Amino acid sequence: MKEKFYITTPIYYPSANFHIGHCYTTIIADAIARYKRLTGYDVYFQTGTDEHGEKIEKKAKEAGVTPKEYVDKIIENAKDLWKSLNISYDYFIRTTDEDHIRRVQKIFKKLYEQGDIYKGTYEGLYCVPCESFWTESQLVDGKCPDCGREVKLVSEEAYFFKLSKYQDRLVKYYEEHPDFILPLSRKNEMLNNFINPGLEDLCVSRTSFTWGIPVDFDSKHVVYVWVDALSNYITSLGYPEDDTLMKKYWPATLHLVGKEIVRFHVIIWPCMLMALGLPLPKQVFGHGWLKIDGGKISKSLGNYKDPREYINDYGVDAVRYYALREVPFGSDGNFSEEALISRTNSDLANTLGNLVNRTISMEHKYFDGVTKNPRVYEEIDHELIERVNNLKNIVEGKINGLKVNEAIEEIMEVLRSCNKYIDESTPWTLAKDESKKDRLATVLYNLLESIRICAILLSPFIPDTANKILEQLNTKETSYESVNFGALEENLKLNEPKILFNRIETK
RNA sequence: CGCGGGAUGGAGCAGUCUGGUAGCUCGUCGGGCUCAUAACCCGAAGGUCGUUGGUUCAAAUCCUUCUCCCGCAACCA
Repeated sequence: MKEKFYITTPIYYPSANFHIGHCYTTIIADAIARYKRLTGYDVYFQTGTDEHGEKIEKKAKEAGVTPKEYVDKIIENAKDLWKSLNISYDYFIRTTDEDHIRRVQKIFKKLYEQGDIYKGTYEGLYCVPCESFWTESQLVDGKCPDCGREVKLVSEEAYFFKLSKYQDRLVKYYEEHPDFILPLSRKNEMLNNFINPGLEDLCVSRTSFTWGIPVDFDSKHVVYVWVDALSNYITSLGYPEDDTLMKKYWPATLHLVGKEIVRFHVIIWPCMLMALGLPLPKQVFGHGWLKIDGGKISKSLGNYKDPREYINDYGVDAVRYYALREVPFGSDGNFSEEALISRTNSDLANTLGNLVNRTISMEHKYFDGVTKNPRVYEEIDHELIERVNNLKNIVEGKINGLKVNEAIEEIMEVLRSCNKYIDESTPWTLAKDESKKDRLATVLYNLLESIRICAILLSPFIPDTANKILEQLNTKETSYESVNFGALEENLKLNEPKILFNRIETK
């Protein structure tokens, strides 16, 4: 029986086409999902879109289409983007799916009937022109921080979820599961800012707009984002109608989210699950952001290109590699086209691509492309072999700690030491001496085997490139189990070397 | 005093928990090599570790003052 691994991205808000930030989250999730599949897990990887709400309603109106028409177009675009990024999701949920809508209504009703949702009055300071509610502390001189006009106290009938009721149990869960929230600093943020001051009950319905899931027992109201969007992680598994997939995959192993929505995933979502009597997710990872020139990616500033432009110009694996390699665990990282180019050239073209190319070329030049392993070892070989053999465990440890960038860096380190090994073993000199033929064959075998292992370990991150390498090696040993030095076949006829990454020339 | 994170050679980062020769990648310069994609390998230059004061035999690291940057503050990945 394979161990289960249920990983999710957030469901993104499709008010505009997706940018490199959405790609960043999704690429990380994909890399982890692929890695877990490679290492033998039964993976369920879900992404999707959160399509309701006032903003979409407004956007659609501006565009002169229905909200559904508006989001349909963006979802089509998103799915195409995920395809071009090789995102291997198992399920794409849309909150406008019939199944989801029906199930959310059932969840809402269940919570209402058991008393966890109650009807009350929402009071807030409202700026009419901006159509926004503000808290006291957000006001500037008592006026709307956006437009500077007067705000007025309005009240509307609304349903509330008893968040406060679950506060103690939530804190206890944090204490008993120290790895629930990563990185740790985010947990402190949550405790200090929201939980310790005391949780307030949460407004979970709206009457001010209609683009949402209707509350089926009170048609004036639509279900507000919390219950609608967060439930996606279980409605997609059939909850509450069918427990087959729920039994198999729930609780989620990892919710991967951006740091700005950690709060919802570690406070509201667990409390909702407790109310439903369901187990809580094992881990929530709030990753940092990709910044553009040090600032936020901003839809209103429009300071970004369609990610497809980068994919078209530099290749899908260059983009994936950059996203995975550049940003340290939990911190923000910068995105720029120059950095993307520099990273691609130095790591992918020079270190990896050139290594593969020069090694396979030599095998062809000296042995007609046929592998042999006479095992004529020298001191430096053992060092290399040991390094390569240790790599599997090192990478596994890094990925389990969600340190994807470090996992990749470890692999690059080994590739660099392969380049060094070539210089130290000087195959071109060995080739001039017939008596060193077996030594030469051994050196090349060691290199090809190191490359094969690195390619397999890189396959979750840059799948196309890994495949190209394994194809050039013409090996059948591509499984995770084969990641043991010496598994590469002998008398294997390699395919012709092909350039993996062209160096990107900048003007 | 709202909360949290950050400031380390030209760029991006590690090191700080547990004090002891400041490290890595990129860039620059010099050398080597010729299997390879002007690539690869070796070497060098370049840092008073944001600021103030303190603890200590010894501080990037611990305590303290201040400055600046970023994020959060009830749905921006």
